Amino acid sequence: MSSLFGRKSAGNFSRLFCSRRFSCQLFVSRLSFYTTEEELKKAFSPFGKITEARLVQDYTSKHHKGFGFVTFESESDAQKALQAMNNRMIRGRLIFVEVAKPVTGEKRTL
DNA sequence: GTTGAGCGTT
Repeated sequence: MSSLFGRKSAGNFSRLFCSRRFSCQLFVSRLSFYTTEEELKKAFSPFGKITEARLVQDYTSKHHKGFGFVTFESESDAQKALQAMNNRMIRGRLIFVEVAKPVTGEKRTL
């Protein structure tokens, strides 16, 4: 008997997906002041699918504070990029990568 | 061409 469900699925979803937007976020600090979001995203792109990349800066003075956040689509890729890009050199400066802490005040619905 | 530990957002 031929199994109708015995075939391999082309779109394999074996990777872990994070919940909406409160996970898979990486905290990137000690960035060079000349580093942009595209450089950050471009540096973390080969490690996984990035859904969001932001550099924290003042919305009035336009001066960045030197750190940012990178959101990955899969949690496994986020931690893989963490270990891969931690203490890495960008723009001639060493950067720190850590797991971002959850946003306070936002609803965390699973 | 602007400072240096850090967990943030119009």
